[in-house]
Amino acid sequence: MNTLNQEELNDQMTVRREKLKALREKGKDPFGGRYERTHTTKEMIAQFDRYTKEELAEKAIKVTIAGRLMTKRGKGKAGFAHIQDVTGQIQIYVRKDEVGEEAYELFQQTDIGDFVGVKGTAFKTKVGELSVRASSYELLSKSLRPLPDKYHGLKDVEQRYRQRYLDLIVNPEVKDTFITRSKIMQSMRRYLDERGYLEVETPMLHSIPGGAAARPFVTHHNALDMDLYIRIALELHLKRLVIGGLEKVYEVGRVFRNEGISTRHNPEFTMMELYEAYADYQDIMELTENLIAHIAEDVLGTTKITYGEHEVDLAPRWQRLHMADAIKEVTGVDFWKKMSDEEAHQLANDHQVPVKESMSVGHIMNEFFEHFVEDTLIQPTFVYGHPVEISPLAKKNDEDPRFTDRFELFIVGREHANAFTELNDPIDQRKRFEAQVKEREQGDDEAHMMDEDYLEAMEYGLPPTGGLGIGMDRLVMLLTNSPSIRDVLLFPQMRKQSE
RNA sequence: GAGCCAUUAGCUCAGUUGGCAGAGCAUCUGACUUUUAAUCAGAGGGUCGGAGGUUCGAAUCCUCCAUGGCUCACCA
Repeated sequence: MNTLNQEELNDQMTVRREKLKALREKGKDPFGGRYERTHTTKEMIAQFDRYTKEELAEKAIKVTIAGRLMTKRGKGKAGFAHIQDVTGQIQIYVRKDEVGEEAYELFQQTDIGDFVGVKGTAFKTKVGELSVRASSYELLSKSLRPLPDKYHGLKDVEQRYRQRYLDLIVNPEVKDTFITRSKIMQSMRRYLDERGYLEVETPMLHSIPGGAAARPFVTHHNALDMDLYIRIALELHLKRLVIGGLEKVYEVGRVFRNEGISTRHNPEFTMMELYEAYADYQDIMELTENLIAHIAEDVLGTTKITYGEHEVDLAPRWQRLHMADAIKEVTGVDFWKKMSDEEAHQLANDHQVPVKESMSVGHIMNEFFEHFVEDTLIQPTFVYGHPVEISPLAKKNDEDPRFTDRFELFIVGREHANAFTELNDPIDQRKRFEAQVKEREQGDDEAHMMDEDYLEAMEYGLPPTGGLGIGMDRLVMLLTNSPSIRDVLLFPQMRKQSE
């Protein structure tokens, strides 16, 4: 479907506009005002479905409901229809002899997709479906375009993304996914709030993009006449807040990376980053597994989930695996051994791991990990001990300074979180930035820039701190069994439509 | 960025070897006072994603373009 903005009206659109005109000529407003409901459809079912047909007939319970008309089965002097609200659907039964001539004609004129309000009595049909027998029927808002097929829903993937509202109207499982997404966010916030973490908001416009290795979007501030970057991470501002004495902070927010789009990547996505003074990456591991297990239990009622072909148990305690051990286990290659860059390049060559000329041992080790190990980590696994070269903001390990006190969380072969004991030595931090700048000069435009402002903040003293970042979209994918990130983003990034 | 696949009525989809553009739902007209993808009878609705080309003839074959999907690359 390429021509969504058709100027020409098809037959159905014409008919609906004519009906609209006819209503106006009769002095009826086709786009009404507020309407007070007594029940949502779900509340009706929760409260009345337990009664028998006879009990309901006796009780004669009055209800007022509203929603979008989704199906209609007309009869000469009576008809049935289903009305949908955010909680579900309920059937209505409209009889000419009970709503009157005028309202019945309105019912007959109502199109699928129109919003209607119905007052009436709860009852059960012959086959026992809870329904509303209408005593009054009114139009609340006219729909001028036909909805997608009531039975097949909307399948066209492009249209589902571009016109998500249609997807939400006709594909109930899509609505469920986004409701679950909201519950996940809510559950996470509640968990953190209850444990004394302070939710904060930091700028999205940065003069130096930092906190991750990614290409940023660039924009321009006119009044200040300066280029600004849209944030690629939350990290450096949150650590400034820890320097400022806010000991436990977190932020949930959109970050933007000017990279490719795939089933696991969208240019804008949602991160939760958290920092806690006096904690280290081991504490953060415990926090992470408890948090995610709690969310699963809270939202899904279980920690045992299905994702695609995988059965995954999110119950703690999760496996901890040093990156060097993980690589050794899968490939036999031992990065614990001291080796030169040349030796590492030889290993990469021997194992057909594509690497860049400029890479050092740490980079190559990481390539081995991504190439051979990542996909194999199905059950939740903390992989720790990342090489210092690829971890410019993480503290070095006390025993072995080639590695950092950092971990990434892998589930179903996919990175879900990244965390470390924060580097709090400003002298070391400067050296790390300098190394990053060198990589940048060698053509890596994702390497960090020198950030003097952050270094200055660090020089005032960053307490020992543990930090965490969780990709919320991927977590939602995991917990809703969604194969593509687009399934958990209401409006995924799309190309501009052709004319 | 590369490869493969897709694009036909408002929606879901058929369309044979290149030979009149099809169905179901939806819409319209009529019948029908407990239907459940209501049913029955009839009707209307198409730039076959776009532009070229081959051919007596193209939804169908070829080229280019657009959009989307998947895979790969990129994403430390």
